[in-house]
Parts: sequence; structure tokens; C-alpha cells
Amino acid sequence: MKAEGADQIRQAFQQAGLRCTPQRYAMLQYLAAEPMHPTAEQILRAINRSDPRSSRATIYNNLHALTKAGMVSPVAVNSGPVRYEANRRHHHHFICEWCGELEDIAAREVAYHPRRSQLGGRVVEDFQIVFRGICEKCVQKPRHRGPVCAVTQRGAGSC
Amino acid sequence: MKAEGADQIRQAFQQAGLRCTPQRYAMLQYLAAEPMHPTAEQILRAINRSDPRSSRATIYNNLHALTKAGMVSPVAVNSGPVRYEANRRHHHHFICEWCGELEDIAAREVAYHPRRSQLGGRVVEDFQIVFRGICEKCVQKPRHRGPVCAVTQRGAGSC
DNA sequence: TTATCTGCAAACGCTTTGCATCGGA
DNA sequence: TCCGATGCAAAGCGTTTGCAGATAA
Repeated sequence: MKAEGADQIRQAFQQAGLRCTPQRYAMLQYLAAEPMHPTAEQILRAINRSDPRSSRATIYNNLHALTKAGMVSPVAVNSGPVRYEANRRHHHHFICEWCGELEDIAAREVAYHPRRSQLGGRVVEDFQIVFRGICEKCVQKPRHRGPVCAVTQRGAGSC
Repeated sequence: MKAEGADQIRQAFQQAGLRCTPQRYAMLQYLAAEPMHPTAEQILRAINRSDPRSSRATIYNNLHALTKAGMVSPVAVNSGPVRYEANRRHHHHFICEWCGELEDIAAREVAYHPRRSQLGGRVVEDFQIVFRGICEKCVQKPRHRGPVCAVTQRGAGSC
């Protein structure tokens, strides 16, 4: 996904009823251009690298605001710091058990398209598949170390 | 799922090459009998309610040990404290966006049984579906408060 | 007997919060 | 102009760690 145009970003904030501050602008631009799933800390470092000085508190405040407005989504598929992604089309996730990397899986790669919007007496509004296994990079690398810790997601790093 | 027999629990530890201490025994017994997905703190409180005095550090140590041995699994589908479950058969999860409750969904309730164990160049070893929506209890209750915060999972509690 | 486990307490990492100041609309 | 956003610093919560003493096998 490419970076959005300047007007597009301003407009998005307007529609959400949020002020378009330099900090928010930088955050959304970064997240929309970024194929990774950065943590709050990574977002802070990335946007402070180029221009305005954002504070940690502002990053957290705005991640909440943007989440509430539906402009970004928290990705909480493993433990550790929460990761974020700009809202793209419906997709799933893959987690490498060796290097901990988190990748997107396009919905069309998966043959599951439930028709029912119910499950027992529950109303289902969304679903998301999390695959676990070994990523492409790790498959073709010799296994230096063991897999990452299933709880902390730390302990390896061979990718 | 019912509580396991005493011998069964001792045996499980033996097979894993782990000592069967009173603390570990209580933890596994509790997790095997418990249909919830308790946090470390909840496990601590639950097992200290009945018998031996376990410490917080021991709970965390053992959750790692039991996870490494494949006897319990961390459930990290939302942010906040990590939740744990004893290893049962393959299943999925449902998260209520109103009360934050986490429920199991039996695999047979879901018509997705992928044949391939690959996804691009990746090796898939496991997958897990996370459904989001409104749980049975919340569906039939008037909506007192808004949904829980998507980041912190706090802010409601109507269930 | 001894490697392993426990418990305490301190430290750590991530996140939230209170409050004074600032600035976009 | 003024409500909402920012930044700082301190506190909060969940978790990890080091180490001395206890204990299952």
C-alpha cells in the first residue's frame, strides 16, 4: 500500500471529527505507507526521525483516538507491545515461530468465507485467522537457535 | 472439560520431565478444570484460595515451563495480561466487543479445514480463528455502555 | 544428595494519567 | 477565541530476574 496523498489524510481526519495536527499527520502517513506492524515506540522513533518532535504520550493518545475513529487497528495476536496497522482491506496474519515476524495474508489466499453472521447465539461482526509456522526466510535458513518463546516472543531472532 | 485425575496430572509432569510440585499440581488442576481463560493473577488467587501459598514469581515461572512443555497455551488474542488455557483439542476463540469476554468455539462449529500446510513459501503448522462480535449475554441485554476500548479491552463491563 | 524449584524483592518495559501549556479551526 | 491536543513527569500494571533457601526425586 502506498502513501496517501496529503489531502486524503487531512480529509480523513476531518471526516472523523479530529484535528489534523502535525503529529497525527505524520503518524497516519507513516502507518499508511508502512507494510510492517510497528509498535508505539517504533512509530515514535520513525516520525521523530524526519520532522516534528512528538512525545511518547501523544503517540499513545493518538493511537487511541485513531483506533476509536477506525483509522488504524491494534494487532494483538501475540504478547508484548501492541502493534498497529492502518486500515486496509480484510486480511489475516501469519506469525513465524522462529523469528517472531508478523506478516499479512491476503483474504483471497484463504478459502474461508463464512456466510453465517451468527455462531450459536452470538452475533459475529468480524473474524480473523492467525496462522503460525515458519516464514519463508526462516524456512531456507539453517536453524541457529530454537524458536522464540511462545509467551514473550523473545529468545530467537535468526531472521 | 473435567478435572483430570491425580495420577494423570503427576504422569503428565513426569512425561514432560518436570517435577510435580504442589504449586504446579494446583496450577494444572485448576487450568484443566477451568473453562475460562485466566490470567496469571487469577490463577494465583484461585489456587491460593484453597491450599498452598504460591508466589507470583512461581506462577510466572511455571506458566513458562508448562508452556514450553506444551501442557498449557498462552492465549494472546487481545491486549492486556496474557491469558492461559490447558491444552484441549483444536478450537477457536470469540471475543465480545461489549464486555470483553473470551469464549471457546469448537472446531466443528467452523467450516474451515485447510488441506494445504503451505501459504506461499511459508510452512503452516497451526491456525486459529478469532471471531469478534457480541456474545449471547450482551445480545439480549440493553446496551448500558459503549463497547470496550479496542486497545485496552477496558471501559465497559455490562456482562 | 543434588539439580531443580520456590519466594522475596527489586527492576523492567509498556502504557496510562494529571496537569500546565499550546495551537488548529 | 477556545476547545482540544501536546508534552512532561510520575505513577501504574503486568512481567521478569537474581539470589538465598527449600525440596522432589
